[in-house]
Amino acid sequence: MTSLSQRKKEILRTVVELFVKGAEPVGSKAVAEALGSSVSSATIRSEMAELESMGLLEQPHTSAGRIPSSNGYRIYVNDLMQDQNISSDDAKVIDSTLDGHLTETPSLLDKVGSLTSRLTTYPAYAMSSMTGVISIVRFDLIYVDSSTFIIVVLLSNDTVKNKLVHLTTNVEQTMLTRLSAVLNASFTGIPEERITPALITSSERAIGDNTGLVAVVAGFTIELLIEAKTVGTRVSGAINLLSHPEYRDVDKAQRIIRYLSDEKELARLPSPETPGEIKITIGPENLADELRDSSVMAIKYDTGSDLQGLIGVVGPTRMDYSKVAAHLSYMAQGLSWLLGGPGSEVMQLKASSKVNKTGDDRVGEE
Amino acid sequence: MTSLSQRKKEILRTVVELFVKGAEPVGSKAVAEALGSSVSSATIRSEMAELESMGLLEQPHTSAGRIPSSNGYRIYVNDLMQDQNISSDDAKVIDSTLDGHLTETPSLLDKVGSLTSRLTTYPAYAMSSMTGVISIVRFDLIYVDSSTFIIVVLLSNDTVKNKLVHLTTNVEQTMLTRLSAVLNASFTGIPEERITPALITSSERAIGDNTGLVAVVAGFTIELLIEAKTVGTRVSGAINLLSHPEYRDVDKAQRIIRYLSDEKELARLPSPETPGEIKITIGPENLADELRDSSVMAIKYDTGSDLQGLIGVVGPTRMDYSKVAAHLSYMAQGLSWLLGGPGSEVMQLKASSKVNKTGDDRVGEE
DNA sequence: TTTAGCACTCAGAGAGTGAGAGTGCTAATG
DNA sequence: CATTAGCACTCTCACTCTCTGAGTGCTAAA
Repeated sequence: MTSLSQRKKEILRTVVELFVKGAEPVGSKAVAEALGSSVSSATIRSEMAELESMGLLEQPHTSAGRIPSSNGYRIYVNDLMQDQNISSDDAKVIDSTLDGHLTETPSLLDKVGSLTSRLTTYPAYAMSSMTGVISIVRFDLIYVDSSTFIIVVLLSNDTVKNKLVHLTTNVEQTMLTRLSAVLNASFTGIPEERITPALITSSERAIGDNTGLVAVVAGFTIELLIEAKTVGTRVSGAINLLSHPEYRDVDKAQRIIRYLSDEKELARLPSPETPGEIKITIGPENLADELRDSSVMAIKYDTGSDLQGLIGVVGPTRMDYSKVAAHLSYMAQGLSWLLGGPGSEVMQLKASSKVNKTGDDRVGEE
Repeated sequence: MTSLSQRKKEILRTVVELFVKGAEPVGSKAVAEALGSSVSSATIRSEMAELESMGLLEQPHTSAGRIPSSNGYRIYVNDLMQDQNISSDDAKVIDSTLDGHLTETPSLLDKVGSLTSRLTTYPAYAMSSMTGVISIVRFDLIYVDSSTFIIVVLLSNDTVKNKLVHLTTNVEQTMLTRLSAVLNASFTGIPEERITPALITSSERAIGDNTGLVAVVAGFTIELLIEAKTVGTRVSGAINLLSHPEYRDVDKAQRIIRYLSDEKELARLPSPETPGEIKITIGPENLADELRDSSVMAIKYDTGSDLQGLIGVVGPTRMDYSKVAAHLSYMAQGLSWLLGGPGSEVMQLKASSKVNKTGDDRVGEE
């Protein structure tokens, strides 16, 4: 790719920015004005004609202005886009939302997604997934009454799961104590796939259980291990698509929204390599047909433990890349801080924030 | 209201049904054909004119056919609508979905909502809320290591909540034992609003704690009580609105979808009195302006414990009331059964189903 | 009471028109 | 040689007008 003259760069940048703002093809006169009339529209015109022949601009029809091609956007995003800070209002909103009651991952994803969507005006998705293998660190069985007990399991990713079990038969405190000793001996430290019927049977023998209690606990355990690994995904503000003129066509909007509500498809969306990095795919760079004339921006954030989160935004290729980038960065930074990514160390107790139902939390007292 | 002749009833019913199907004003000829040509279109014409003067039909414009007025729909729904069974395919889908891994309330609401929406082709909402006051039944503090412990709380609505706490200071097993004794003595059985700073201070004195441990535990407790009471709401398939011609106008669709994403508004939607009953509000019967030309159908289901669930559907007044009613009934029945409503008694253990992360579960062994 | 016939109404599709925006080209200018 | 003003040209969009067809209400006959 031959490099562009400074003036061509400015013109390309101007065209992108005006088009992002106005959603209408940009004419030479508008560009000339935006550039402060240092050159006339005729000059711009010939420059734009060259940019078009280089494949960076295109013309919807002869008598219209120019719009950026996807290559044009690509160059804009790589070289011409200027870093932007989010407004202090938006920062406040993000801060206060993150600072609120983030009691569990699904609801956190929800909030992050819907906030991102609201602030960017594009549909957003948020997902978090396990990296690494989960095993059980310890079991506890809490005796409630003769027909009721609670299973509490601490997992290797520092989350705790529990379940209340009502029996139609009776249990005794001593039985539970014995059972939990056996479980702690044989079920902890091993990955999920090694909790087999054979293991369960042998545990049952070890404890002399013929009531199926071990099976109940084991069944629950397997299920929650699967659940703990499961990727949580939320899509928010899909409806925002409709506000953008490129999706006025209801069918088109519907196709994309349906696409977004398919978790499997979402998981396949491009994802940045490292936390903090923003991955942008523009128009035809997207593999999915549905996104051929849309763009996707995504950022990763680190949550300490073994969880890794992703926030993404889907919009028209005319999306406001620089604004969205600023929002994503700010949001991801806040999340990494909140959830204790690598840089965050032990956190201070802050009234009623950072409490986490099933998750990890660090609390300090002076 | 003067009662209608049998023929007028048939005509009204036909108009509603044809209009529901075709989304276009229904002319006298179409009605005559649908009625098997037992009378001519001219006769139908004069009947329809009378139905119009009675306020049950209306004419969008002079040269168009008739559409039902909201009063017309009301009569249809009250008197003329015939019970319908859902297709066996749909029944299968519902059964298998409900039968799957319903591990927690939010995800259950999610599934129920999106399934309802998919089958009915209208946006659906599902919510569940607490009835009654929640208090704490018991505390357990599980010692993990010198800087880590788990808080486990059993609530009066038979749910269990937990949290993993990392400290920057050390704790000992004995301290936790003492603490849990004090907490069980002073915090259990009382409603949330009585957990005051004074109570916390006095507990701290009782135990000789100056590390803030009690405050941490109390803070968490208050938070989770609030959380446990919180109404969970999910809206699914909002995008389905766009498939119906009355919402081709993007702005209109957007207004309604925004309305639906406001939990507070949803909570205000009409709700049936008793489980199993379906509440229908048609067009202007809705208090909310946004729903003035839409209809809402909702059904309650019972979940045993103190939870009560609601499934609702929003659509055009031209909605297929009878089909939606069938779906809602089937769904609600399945849920009541699954979640152990009044009629379900203790359930049998079924491999890996009905496991419930934070909730209640009944397990039986022979 | 029902029906056939007929004049009437009106929305919506299609064709035609004019205005306006923007272009590319050419010739003049510094 | 780069830049600019001028100009003819192109094409979309909004608007108007016309025509068609569906459906009606009324009237008179069965």
